[in-house]
Amino acid sequence: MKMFLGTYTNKIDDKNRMAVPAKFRDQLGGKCMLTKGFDECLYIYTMEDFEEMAAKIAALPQSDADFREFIRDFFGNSELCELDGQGRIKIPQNLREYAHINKDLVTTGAMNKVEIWSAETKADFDLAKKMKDSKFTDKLREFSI
Amino acid sequence: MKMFLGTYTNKIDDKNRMAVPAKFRDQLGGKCMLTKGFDECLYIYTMEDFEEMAAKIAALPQSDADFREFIRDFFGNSELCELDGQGRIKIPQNLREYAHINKDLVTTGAMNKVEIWSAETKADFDLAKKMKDSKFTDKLREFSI
DNA sequence: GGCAAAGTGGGGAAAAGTGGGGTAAAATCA
DNA sequence: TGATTTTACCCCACTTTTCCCCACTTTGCC
Repeated sequence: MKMFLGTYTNKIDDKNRMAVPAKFRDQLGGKCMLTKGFDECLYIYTMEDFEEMAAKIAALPQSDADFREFIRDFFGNSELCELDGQGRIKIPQNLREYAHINKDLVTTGAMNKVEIWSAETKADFDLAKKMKDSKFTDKLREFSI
Repeated sequence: MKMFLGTYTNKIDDKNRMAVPAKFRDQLGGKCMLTKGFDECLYIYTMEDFEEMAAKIAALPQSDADFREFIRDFFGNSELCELDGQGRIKIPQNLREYAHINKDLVTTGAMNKVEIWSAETKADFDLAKKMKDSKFTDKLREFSI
C-alpha cells in the first residue's frame, strides 16, 4: 500500500515557494493537487486521489445552495501544482492565508495525503493533551481504538 | 478530467472589461458564455457546457409559470463573449448590476464553470458561510464525503 | 572529512494584468 | 437622411507577477 509517512520542517520563501520533502516527490510524480484541508492546514493529493474525490463532489446537485457553496469552496481552493526544477510548489495566496502560513512550515504524511501546516498552528495541537480529554477518548472507543 | 480550479483577484475597468485569468483561457478557447449565476455572481461556461445546461433548461415544462420565469431569466441574461487580444471579456450592464460589481472582482473556478464575484459580495458571503459550517458537514456525510 | 543530495535564495526574461488612445460602427436625434 | 453622440473594439504601453535557471548553504551518509 502506497502511503505518505513522516514529518518534515521547511520554509516558504518570498516567492511563495516551498520544497516538497524529497521522500514525497517520487510518489507524486512531478505534479500534485494542493487543496484546503478540513483543519487549518493544506492537503497535497496525488492526481488520482484528487480526481476520485472531485468526481464525487461534481455529482452533487447544483440546485442546492449549500452544495453550490461547497463546490465553490472545494474547487476554488484547489490548485494543480507542478514541481519546479528544485522540487518546489507554489502556494497560492488564498491557501496561504487559510492556513495562516507565515514562514515556517511542518509537512507531514497522513496516509493518502500530505498535510502542510504553519509551524505555529501545528505547535498548538498537542496529542498528549488531547488523549487526556475524556470526551475525545470516549469518541475513539466507539471505533475500537 | 477537465475542470476550472483556483481563485484569482482582478479588476474591471472603466470600459467594463475584465481579464479572464490566464489559467482559464486555454479551456475556453477564445470565447465563452457569460450568464447570471444562481447566487449573486456571474458564471462563465464553455460553449459545450452552456449548451448542455441550456438544453436541460429548455426542456423544462413550459406549462409551469415558475419554469417560464426561470427560462426567461436564464436566456435573457446569457451573453456570448469573445476574448479580446489581451484575454478580456466585456461585462454587460445588466449582469454587472446583478452581481453588484463595482471595481474589484474575485474569480473562482467551480468545476465546470468559472464564477465572477464582486469582491465585497464574496467577502460577505464567505463570512455568512462560516456560521453555517457545522450543520453542513452533517449533510455532506449523507453523500459519503 | 568529503561527497552527494536536499533545501533555500535570488536574478532576469517572459507572461499576465491593467490602463488608455484612436478609429470604426452603432445608436440617437433633429 | 444627415449630423452628432455614444459605444465597441483593436492596438499599444506600462506595471506586476510568474517562472525558469543558476548558485549557495545545509544536511545526511559513507
